[in-house]
Amino acid sequence: MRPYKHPDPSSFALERIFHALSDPARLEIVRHLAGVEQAACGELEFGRPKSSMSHHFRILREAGLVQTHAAGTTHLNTLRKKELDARFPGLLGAILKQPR
Amino acid sequence: MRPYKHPDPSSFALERIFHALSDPARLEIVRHLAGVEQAACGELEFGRPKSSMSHHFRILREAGLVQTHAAGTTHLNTLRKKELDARFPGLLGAILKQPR
DNA sequence: TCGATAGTTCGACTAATATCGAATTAATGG
DNA sequence: CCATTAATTCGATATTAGTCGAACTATCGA
Repeated sequence: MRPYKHPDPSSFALERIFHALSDPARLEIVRHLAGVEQAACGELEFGRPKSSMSHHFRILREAGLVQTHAAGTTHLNTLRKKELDARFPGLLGAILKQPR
Repeated sequence: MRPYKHPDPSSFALERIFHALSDPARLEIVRHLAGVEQAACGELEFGRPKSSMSHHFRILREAGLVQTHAAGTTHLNTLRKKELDARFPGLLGAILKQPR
């Protein structure tokens, strides 16, 4: 469990972001995080095993969508809203504005 | 080569759109179409074989991103800008505004 | 220090996806 | 009708991705 690596906004890649968002579980995570400021990994596993979720969080982190930091035994995730809006204005809004 | 099926905007799925855009070749197609009004399939194959391109066009069509209609022996593709903007305001703009 | 809790990592398995040559369909022009 | 051009479809293969149990690591509290 060494520290996570979070990409710098300058190295965000649109393809990678789109790939991250193409999975229903991950899109669900992003939508949830958008309304919540921060959330522990455990809050977001909807019946799915932890190992699967851990995988999805990694994809989201490596794409630059989510930032994770450890706080005790729980790990808190946040949407990298500001950086994403700066680099891809409108993108996040388009996703979240969307009905479902 | 029976007529293509193009999904109705009401059945556009964000996951499907993101998946379509997660491939470099397809993202390139979309970016190109954004500035061109319409283009034949052949114009967009950058060294890639036709069969690969045909595959990518199908994915783009089925996601609702691209509309194709036959005109003689060539098939013309257009970005479904209006429908996409109506259903996911800001999404297309965010993609195309992007530097690279 | 032990046990519980939160996540990660590993490995195996399965399912999707991409690639691309070859065969096929369709329209056009001569 | 035949040759050409444009693109799709088919199949085989290779790569990538998702799923999930089991083992592991780290932190906290009693």
